[in-house]
Amino acid sequence: MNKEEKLQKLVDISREKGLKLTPQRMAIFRILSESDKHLTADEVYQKARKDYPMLSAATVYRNMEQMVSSGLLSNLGRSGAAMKYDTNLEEHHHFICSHCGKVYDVYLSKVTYELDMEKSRLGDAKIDVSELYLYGVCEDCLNNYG
Amino acid sequence: MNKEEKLQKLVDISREKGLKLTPQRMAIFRILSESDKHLTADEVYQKARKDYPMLSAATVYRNMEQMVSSGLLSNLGRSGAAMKYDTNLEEHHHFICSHCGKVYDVYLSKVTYELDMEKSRLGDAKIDVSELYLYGVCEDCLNNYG
DNA sequence: TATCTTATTGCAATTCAATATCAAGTAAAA
DNA sequence: TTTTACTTGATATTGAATTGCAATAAGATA
Ligand SMILES: [Zn+2]
Ligand SMILES: [Zn+2]
Ligand SMILES: [Zn+2]
Ligand SMILES: [Zn+2]
Repeated sequence: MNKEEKLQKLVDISREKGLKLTPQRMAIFRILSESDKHLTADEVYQKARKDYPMLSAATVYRNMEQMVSSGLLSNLGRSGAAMKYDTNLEEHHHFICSHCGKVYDVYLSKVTYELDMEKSRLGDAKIDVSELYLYGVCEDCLNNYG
Repeated sequence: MNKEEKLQKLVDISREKGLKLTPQRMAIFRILSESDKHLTADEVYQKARKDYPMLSAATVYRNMEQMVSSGLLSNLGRSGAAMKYDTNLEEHHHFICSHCGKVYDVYLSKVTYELDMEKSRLGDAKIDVSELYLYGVCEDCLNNYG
């Protein structure tokens, strides 16, 4: 899905939900769809401010959360760090470098596991989704710090 | 590992690392080792305050983080929620109820997956650990809210 | 185009978890 | 008992995110 298609989706969903397409909202989404990284609300805010000096941080936070609810963004949160957002809606998982903290998208297939029902006291819980996080040291850090 | 063994480990590791066994530290650890739930620093603080009215919250935060570094506690953080701690050091994963937010320990074996090296731009990254989170609706919520 | 409705914005104040600072206190070794 | 390094409590501060509200403006309607 390229930038134009993503932007069209923003337009469609906004119409569908009776949301208004403000310049602020479009700037925020454009920044995210033009980046291939996972950005925090503050990073988006800092970038958007260059074009919109009077933009409020609250607007950025509000919009990005709303875009997640609308299915326009996926998000990835870890405690201690700010929530990260991106427009990559493909099913994917994440690799997190323990050294530099950078997050990499990884594409995993055939994720399987066996659940020990005896030890796990889940009863009849309904399991919907599983998220797998890989931790390690990224290539950059391996090269630079051994 | 029962309570006594856990407490002995606290004593051993403290000696080993030149840490002092203060009453506050022992109270904090005792509360955690007597609970079978994942507690937040504030929950531990509230419980400990009943016996130690002049205990400071900072002491609880400090100690619990220190216990993680010392290998006495495991912790589980999700953005937006306070860090949760417990004395369960067995290798385990977590099930999180999307409805009530409660966290359940689950024991998984044979966790496997296939990594798409083409799409995942990890290069020669060294992968150490994988953490699997299961999401769904817990038994309690299923019973109470359909 | 002018008007209306209501989503949205900007701002400031606020929440909440967590951390930093530092003087005073104390566990444990010598 | 003395010494010393680790800890504590109180308070201030940080950082991320949220909230309340009056003012604004997008998009529908006439
Ligand atoms: Zn790295
Ligand atoms: Zn991602
Ligand atoms: Zn539940
Ligand atoms: Zn656990």
